[in-house]
Amino acid sequence: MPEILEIESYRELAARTIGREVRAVDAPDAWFLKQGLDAEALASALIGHRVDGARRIGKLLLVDLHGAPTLGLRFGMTGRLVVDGATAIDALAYGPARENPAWDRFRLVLDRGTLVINDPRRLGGVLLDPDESRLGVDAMTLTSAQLAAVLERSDAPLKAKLMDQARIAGLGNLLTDESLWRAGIDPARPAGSLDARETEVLAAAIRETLTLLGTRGGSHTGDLQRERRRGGLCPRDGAPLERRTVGGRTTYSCPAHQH
DNA sequence: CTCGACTCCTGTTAGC
DNA sequence: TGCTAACAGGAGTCGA
Repeated sequence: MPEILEIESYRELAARTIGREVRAVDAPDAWFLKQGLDAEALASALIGHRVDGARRIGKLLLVDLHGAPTLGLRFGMTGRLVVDGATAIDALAYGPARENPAWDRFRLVLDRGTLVINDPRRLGGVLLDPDESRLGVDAMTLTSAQLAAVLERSDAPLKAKLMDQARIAGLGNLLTDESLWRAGIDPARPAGSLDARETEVLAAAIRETLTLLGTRGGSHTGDLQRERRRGGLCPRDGAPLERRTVGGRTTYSCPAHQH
């Protein structure tokens, strides 16, 4: 599913539209428009304005327009960005193999080309002038000091804290499981129970995971991912992986080396 | 404020 | 073979 790595590639794709002017807004799915937005309000806010830039905070893609409110795009679990008919990534874990035009939930018609969100399961959405202050520090620039501040004095499961977008923006279920597996830390540990050394190991594992999986092509390319199924074995030591619900999410971890 | 439970969505897949 | 029910997770809401 789209996590920070996929959204980063969406950002690069969206940057192709810089300098183009919005000519029309096609929002056939009212449910996809969030925070009381409707198609008319969106059209009147955006039409006639040029794209100034494409930014990203965590899993939120921001399209800045000249003289207009910033457009916020969220992709949920199965959303893809399509610019001028091209996608940024070929495969999405848990997503359908092929695209169906019926799943186009939002479309910007530009003076040259189009920007489209295709989302089968409709868990993404479109925002106008989103509150960027609600998102925590971006996972790509997370330092161990920032991680320590997020985790300290919390009894919540470590995994829940790592996935809390208000504290750390960008990590989803797959990247979190992969990072914890690499760090050798149990996802269910109380967040505040990590000592300084473990916090540094985890911060390094998150950095390493983002860098490595970024070059491999996405959040679904982790070593743990291949065994992320019932009966899967730990790629590191061959132990049967444990499957649990932690922080409300299906979680795979290795009881032999994650403590 | 913190935390967990619940809810939304629908294509895919496991199982009868 | 054909059907049903469970499953997947990002994000918002609500109540203790």
